[in-house]
Amino acid sequence: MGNSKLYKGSLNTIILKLLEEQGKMYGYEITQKVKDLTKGELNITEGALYPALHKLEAEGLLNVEVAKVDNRLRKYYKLTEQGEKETVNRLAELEEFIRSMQNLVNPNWSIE
Amino acid sequence: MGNSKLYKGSLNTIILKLLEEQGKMYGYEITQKVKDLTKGELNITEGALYPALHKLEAEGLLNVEVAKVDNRLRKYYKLTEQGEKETVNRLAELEEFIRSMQNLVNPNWSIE
DNA sequence: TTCTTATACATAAGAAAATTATGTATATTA
DNA sequence: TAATATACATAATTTTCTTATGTATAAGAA
Repeated sequence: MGNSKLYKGSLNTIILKLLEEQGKMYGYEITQKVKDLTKGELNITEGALYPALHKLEAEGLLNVEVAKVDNRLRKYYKLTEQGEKETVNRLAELEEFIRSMQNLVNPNWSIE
Repeated sequence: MGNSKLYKGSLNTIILKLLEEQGKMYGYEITQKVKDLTKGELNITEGALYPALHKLEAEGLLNVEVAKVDNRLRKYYKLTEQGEKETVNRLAELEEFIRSMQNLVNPNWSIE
């Protein structure tokens, strides 16, 4: 495969953010959505995604609802109440991180 | 320390970028510079920094020059010729990554 | 009709890159 | 004189990813 490079530490927050705006999503859908939104720049591998979803569920931030569509299994995830709160925090953290990185890498960029 | 994490994968590029603009720096100086530039947001730990410097040196991207100041050791690092070329590539990659992350996290932000 | 690609889940082995803990040593400040 | 700052380093551990592998169904191409 033609690579990608998902920077470590941001996957969980990306998942939470997508679920926040989409309501509910299943794993495969998340990989496609991220690929779309980043024009192929970020490719979430299954080996990273599924364990991440399971962990977020174990932490009580997501819950699952199994569905069968076209005779194929889908596991829809959505934020729990706690998950919604955490999403706010983690998004703020990630945004702050992005700003810091920008400031380091290219102080000329301005953010609106 | 009330630090914040989350710069995984980008440390090497940050080091290269700083050396590109500063000419030469020693390890401790790098940690302080990053802390300054990010207003305490990013704290590079020694356990991350020194192995990273050693690895970049082993890859031929940096070279070292030992100095003694106030009876204390300093190891000044600077980019090799190869290091200068690599810095351009890695910076472009990191900038692309930052744009992607922004697009995911906050599509409203504009970059100039 | 059969092979490939897409959809959809999962886990195990290994690598990469951090954190945390520890160590040495000198200089400065409270 | 004790604590903090400066300056290096490494080992053990953890986190988080990649790569490889596995199961199964559906759709499309050859």
